[in-house]
Order: sequence, then structure tokens, then C-alpha cells
Amino acid sequence: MSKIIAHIDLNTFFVRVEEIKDPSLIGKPIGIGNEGRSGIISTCSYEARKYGVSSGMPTFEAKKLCPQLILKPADFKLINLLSREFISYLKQFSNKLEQLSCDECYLDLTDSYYRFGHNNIYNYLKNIQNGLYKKTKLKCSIGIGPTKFLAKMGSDYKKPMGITIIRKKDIKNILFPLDVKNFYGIGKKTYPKLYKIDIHTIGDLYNKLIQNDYKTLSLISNQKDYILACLEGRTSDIVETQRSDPKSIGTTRTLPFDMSIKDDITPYLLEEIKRITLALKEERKLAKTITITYKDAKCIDDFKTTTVSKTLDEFTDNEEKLTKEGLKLFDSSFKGNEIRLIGFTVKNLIDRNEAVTQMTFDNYMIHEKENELYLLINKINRDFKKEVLVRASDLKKKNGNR
DNA sequence: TCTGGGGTCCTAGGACCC
DNA sequence: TCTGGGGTCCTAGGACCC
Repeated sequence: MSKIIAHIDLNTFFVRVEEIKDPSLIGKPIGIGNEGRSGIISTCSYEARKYGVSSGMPTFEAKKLCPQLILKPADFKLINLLSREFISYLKQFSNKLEQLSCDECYLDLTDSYYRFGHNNIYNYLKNIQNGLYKKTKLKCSIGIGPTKFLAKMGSDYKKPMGITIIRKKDIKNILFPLDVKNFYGIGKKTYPKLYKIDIHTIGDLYNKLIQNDYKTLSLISNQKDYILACLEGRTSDIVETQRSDPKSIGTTRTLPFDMSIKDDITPYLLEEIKRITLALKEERKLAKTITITYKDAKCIDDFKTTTVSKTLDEFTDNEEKLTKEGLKLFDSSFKGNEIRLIGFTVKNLIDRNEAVTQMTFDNYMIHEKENELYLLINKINRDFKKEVLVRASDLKKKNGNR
């Protein structure tokens, strides 16, 4: 028997958070993003979309398209709070929940649907959707299908507050007429190439693949089996409740201005290395491979990103070691060209307790103690900085009122 | 003033070993 | 005389997603 997998997607979540804070914004064109040198729109309201504004667009361009656009920075504190409420609300219906990001998840409803003798799947879902709205004021779209892929395509099909059921027998009717760029996994590089060989819809793509069309295979031969499995309802229906281990941890930072002098860039790199060391310790991981990322400042109609990496002789979470190796790699690879962004990533990760076998127990215990201390010092530093900022702003207010 | 930041997965070539 | 074939690891880059 096939499962009942739901994909639940919050509609324009970051915008909705602002509307909940300030209901007078409802119905207005809103973009979430920062003003300034490197601001982009992370998401925008449906009203803004009418003007052509879309996510990923630089804010200056969005402003050009829609001058009355109201720009708000993302309020991550409230976003995280509401995201947790969203997840905990859904867990009432099934504990088989896989969170994909702050605003979407899969839910395996097979047991709960049948156990409580429901007989109308649409009403059952409508109830979940309305309940979420009542409790949190958040709007969502729900897709239902026998596989995760079909559920995901379903939640995307109708927004906002849509409910779409895609059984295997509905695939031809619902998915085949859709533009091929709506296929989850076909992105902005591939779809124009598909258009060129006269593949415009998902149905076109399916038929060409079935026929082993030479031109189609030359573009996406490696994805053939996967795409066919998706469109025949044969992909995964397993909702993974355990958060999977991270494969890499990294940060990047856009510099306050374009830089080409090593000594100017180094402090920013050091800061990124510090952040990653802290994250490694918090995740209880050790890393073996380090990567530095640069983005060129000037490059004709594209920002070229280059990476250099190095695999170290041992797994580590030691700040001194990561800093030493990071700087060495930077020194040997940086060509002195103008860059606008710098980043540091670690990969090739193992659990810290796995490393016990690689060091003596005493050394392991010393390492654990050192790390506890490291996290504590970081927390004190953070709290201290916050305190200083609060006092500074109090002082400013006082002086301002005089 | 002028395109974020966090990830995953895949590929291809080269080095190296047996 | 002159270099197979399989496997693994490392590195760089590309495509995609939220």
C-alpha cells in the first residue's frame, strides 16, 4: 500500500513574519533583504511579485522595478521562534517529520490518517492547514503524494494556502503540462538548454527520456534514471526523522569594499576561521579538509568564485592549527586580484568521539575539557559584547534626551 | 550604491598504490 | 624494448536548492 506523504511549505514565510508584527503591511509590496552594497531579496510578498520582483534579485534592481517596495531586514529571532511553533504544531499529527529548512518539512501521515478513521484526505489536510493559521497566523501550502518528490511538487503547485494531491495516476494530468523549469532539480542553467532542443514541459522531458533521445541524454544523461523514477512514482517515501550529520561547515563574508591587499583581507579571514572553529566545537566535530573561497570583484557579467583546498595530516578542531593552515593556504593561493568576498569551509568531518580511537583516553579527556572552556569563554565574550552594546545605546539615548 | 549565505551532490583529472 | 587496469584519495569546479 502506498504511503501518505505530505510536504508542507510556509508561504512567503519571512514576509509573513513582518505582517504578523505589523498587520498594516498586509496587501503591500514587501521585500525581505538588506539595503546597501550587497543586499538581495531573500523573499517578497505576492504584491511585490506582480512588479517582477523575485527572490535572489539585488535590492537595487527590485527597487527599480517597484519603487514603492517596502524593504525589511529578516527578523531571525522571530523567524526561529515561529519556525519552532510551526514544527511543534505539525508533530501533533505525526512524529514522522523531516525538517528541510525553517519553513518546510515532510510529514508521514499514513498511520495517523487511517488510525483515526478519516475518510476524506482533502478535509483532513484543510483542517491541518487552518489549524496552523489559527494557532500561528502562518499560511502554508500542502502537497500530498505517495513519494516525497510528488508531495514536494504538490506543495509548489498551488500557493498560497493550496492543497494538492498527486497520486501516481495524477502525474500525467498535473505534472506533465508544467514548465520543465518547475522540475525540482532542473535549474536556471539547464532549462534554457532544454528549451533549445524543444523540451518545454515536464511531459516533453519524460517522453524524450523514454525514447532515449540523443540530444536530451547529452544534456542530462546522468539524471535520466532519477527523473524517470520521479515521474513514475518510484522515488523515496522514507521520511527521515533524524537530522543528518553535516558534511561541511562554512561561512562566507562579503567585504565592506573590494580588496586586493593581503593584509587588509587577513583579519576578515581570521574572523571566519574563528566562527568555523566555534561551530566545529559546538557540533562536536573534527575536520580534515579546509577550503578558502574567493569571489572576484570584477568579472564581466559574472562573479567568478574560486576555491582552494587542502587536506591536513590529521582531523582537528584546534583554532591555532586551523588558523595556521588557513593562513598558509591563503598565502600560497591568493593572487592579489580584487575580491569582494572571502570564505572558509571545513569538510571531511568526523564525530569527536570517533576520534577517541585515534588518541589516548587521557588526551581525549584533556581535549574535552579544553573545548568546554573554549565554548564558555566564547559565551562570556558574546554576553559581554551584548552588554556593552546595550549600555552604549542607553548612554546614547540619555545624551540624546538632554 | 550595483548579485547573500548556508548547504548538498556530482564530475573529471591527476597522483599514487598494488 | 617501454607501460595495464582497478581502486582510492585529493582538488577544483559546476549545478542546484532554500
